[in-house]
Amino acid sequence: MTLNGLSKADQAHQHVLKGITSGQYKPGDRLVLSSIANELGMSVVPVREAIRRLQTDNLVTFERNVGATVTGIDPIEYQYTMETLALVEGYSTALCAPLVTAQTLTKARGINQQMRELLNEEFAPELFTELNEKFHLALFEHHPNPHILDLVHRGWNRLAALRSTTFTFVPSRAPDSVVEHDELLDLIADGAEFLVIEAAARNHRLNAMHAYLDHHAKANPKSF
Amino acid sequence: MTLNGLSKADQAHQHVLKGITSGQYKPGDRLVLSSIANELGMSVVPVREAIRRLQTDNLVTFERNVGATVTGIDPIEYQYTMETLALVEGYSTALCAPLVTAQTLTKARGINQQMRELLNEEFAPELFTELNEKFHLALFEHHPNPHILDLVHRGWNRLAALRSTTFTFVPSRAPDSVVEHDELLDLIADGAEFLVIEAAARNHRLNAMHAYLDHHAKANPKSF
DNA sequence: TTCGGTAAGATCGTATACGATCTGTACTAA
DNA sequence: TTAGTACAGATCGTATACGATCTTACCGAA
Repeated sequence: MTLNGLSKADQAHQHVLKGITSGQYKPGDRLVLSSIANELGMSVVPVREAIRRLQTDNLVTFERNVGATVTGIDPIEYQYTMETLALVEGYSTALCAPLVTAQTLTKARGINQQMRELLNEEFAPELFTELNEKFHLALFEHHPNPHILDLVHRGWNRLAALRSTTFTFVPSRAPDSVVEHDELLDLIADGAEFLVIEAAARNHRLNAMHAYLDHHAKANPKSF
Repeated sequence: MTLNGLSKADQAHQHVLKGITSGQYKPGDRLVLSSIANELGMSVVPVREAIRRLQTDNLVTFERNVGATVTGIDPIEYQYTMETLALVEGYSTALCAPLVTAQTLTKARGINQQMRELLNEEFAPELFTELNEKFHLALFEHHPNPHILDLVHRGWNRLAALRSTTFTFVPSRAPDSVVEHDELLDLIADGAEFLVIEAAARNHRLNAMHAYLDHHAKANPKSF
């Protein structure tokens, strides 16, 4: 119970969330309440609650009397998520820019350097994506609006669930991304205007989206 | 059951949501599972699920082993919500602008005219707020990104819950709002640039926020 | 008086049980 | 063969029951 201070419902929520973002549960997989309950050694009631919570975040699709499935990968859904993320990340970056300390700036440059080095080796999309989130999270250190920060995290979770991290499908996008990161840091260091930083950060994400969509359009020319 | 095609959990969700947005349940009110279950003639299980869903939307605050309360009114929370709303409403307005038909534009002008007429009579904040949402919703008719539209609705629900609709506390803001609406419509009709429309719509909301915060600072000079 | 502890009431957290609904399959009739 | 039906299995939806936890009020000791 108080083993870790978490209710069983919370445990179930974390378990399934981790399962989805880690790829253990893949898009389209069914999430059967009783099975998960057995896995975790609890009854279905807390599991049910956890699943419904994930539904609110659009991580699972729930059909009455049928069951839950991990929300499927779908270019349209991907586009919705990326656009939303561009919006909230862009604004967050601009909002946090004046609050970024020199120390944080150094840390961010270090992370981006790690990313740059990754480009030379055998490219590892997973690791690259992880560093990418770390980079942006560092810039959001002193976020003045927790609601918006929460939306950023929800977007990231959703992307992880979709497994269509841009870098997985369009690795050629990675070098551009690193360059844009540096540009972003320069703007912040120079104390650029709010709207300038916002536009840069927003476009940073939108560029990734368009790279993926172009890629997808070429791969599936039939689907209009 | 299939009385209306809704599960009991959904019924409970709608009931409590309506109770909160309508003001029947006021901020700080306790939401006791068993009481609500009795009211609705069902067991606590569906009610519990409904409450947890509302928690995800920050409409209720849930404390372990203690219970749920309607999220309280708090200038900080208000600020968070308004800022988030400014962000998503502003972007939505710009995104939808090219899709707004002449017919919709006329409808929006009609709604704004109703609002203008309200200014002369005994001012009714509730009605004014309702028309205000109708106005903006009309502009979002063909919203290309349902995720973002969803965020707008969540923000509206939250504001309704907080009952600190700006117009209730700062009625003097209402005339400015009507003027800004007209300016917004002109921009849309003229096919103004994306960023111009976005900035106008965003500031429209932010102005309301600042009007309230100024008002509050004057009323409570001690709490900085 | 005041502090600490204990017991009672209220409420939540979860397990279990069972009815409701969906899905797929096998069987029958045309 | 094929369409339709009926049955069985799987899974969800909800009610009920009970243990866990919090809050409060009361009481005794310093």
